[in-house]
Amino acid sequence: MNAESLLQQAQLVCQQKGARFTKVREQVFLLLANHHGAVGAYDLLAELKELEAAAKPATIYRALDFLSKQGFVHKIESINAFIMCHHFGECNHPVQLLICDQCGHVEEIQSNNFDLALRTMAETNGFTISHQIVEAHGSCKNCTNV
Amino acid sequence: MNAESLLQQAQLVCQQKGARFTKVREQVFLLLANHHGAVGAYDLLAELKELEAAAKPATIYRALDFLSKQGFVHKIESINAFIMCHHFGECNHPVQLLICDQCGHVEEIQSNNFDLALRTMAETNGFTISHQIVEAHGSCKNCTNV
DNA sequence: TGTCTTTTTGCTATTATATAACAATAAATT
DNA sequence: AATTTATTGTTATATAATAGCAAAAAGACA
Repeated sequence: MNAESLLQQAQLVCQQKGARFTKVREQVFLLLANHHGAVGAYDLLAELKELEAAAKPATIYRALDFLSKQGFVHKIESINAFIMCHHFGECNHPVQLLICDQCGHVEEIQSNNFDLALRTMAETNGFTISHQIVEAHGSCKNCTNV
Repeated sequence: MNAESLLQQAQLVCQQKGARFTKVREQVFLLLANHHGAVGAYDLLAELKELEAAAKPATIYRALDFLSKQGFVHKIESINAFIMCHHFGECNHPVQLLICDQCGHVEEIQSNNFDLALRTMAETNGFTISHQIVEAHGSCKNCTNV
């Protein structure tokens, strides 16, 4: 899915929800959409500065915060980076990430079974999950076969 | 399990592996063992400074690095904190953490099934896992019933 | 034991990541 | 138009983690 059509989809979602998809937010969205892998907030800031010289850390973090809340973007906790979600229109299931430590590629998968397994296991412990982080590091298909 | 017996167990493991369980490392180990929940590196540093006034960030991070490598301690990526592992003697399976956002309690569980499920799912995508991070946030038994 | 090598520590500085606080502006509401 | 609410600009600061290099300690070995 290319950046433009992702943007259109996001605009639609925002319209439906009454969320304000402002200029900065769109700019950051597009920067992320044009990245193949994950990006750090400060790398993103450097890119944004080419469009908006006055951008500051808060600018980026606020935009990322908004985009995360809409489900357009995921934060990868184990590497402090952010990545565009390519399925935000379809559903809002928790996500599992496969992070290749060789090439940096991040694959996003969504398994309802897996989600359920974790949720059930938590409930056995009397625990109610509000948000789950599943990040597997290792070697992707390409990098394993090299 | 109390701090002293955990320490003894850790000493044994180090002896067997030929790892050097130095003074600083033991001090940090004990500080962690006496904590009920997770602790940030700088909080830990503040505590360590009461014993070793000259301690610096690197002191703590090196100790934590060592303790993690031995499997004595887990880093919680989503809150940048560290927690003593109470099962390091038994096995070295990947771990799932239940983190209560109300009271800060962290429950460590080890499900082989879960590990296997994730591993299998990854393999379906041609991905080989070397390290996995599973952190569920939510509300623990006590906090849910309040 | 004395020498060499490796590991660990001490220390200073710096890098990286993220948020607080408050005024200014823009948009939505009435 | 006036008021309220959400967003942005700006400065400063908090929080987390590592780099680099010299000194010291421990282990290896003739």
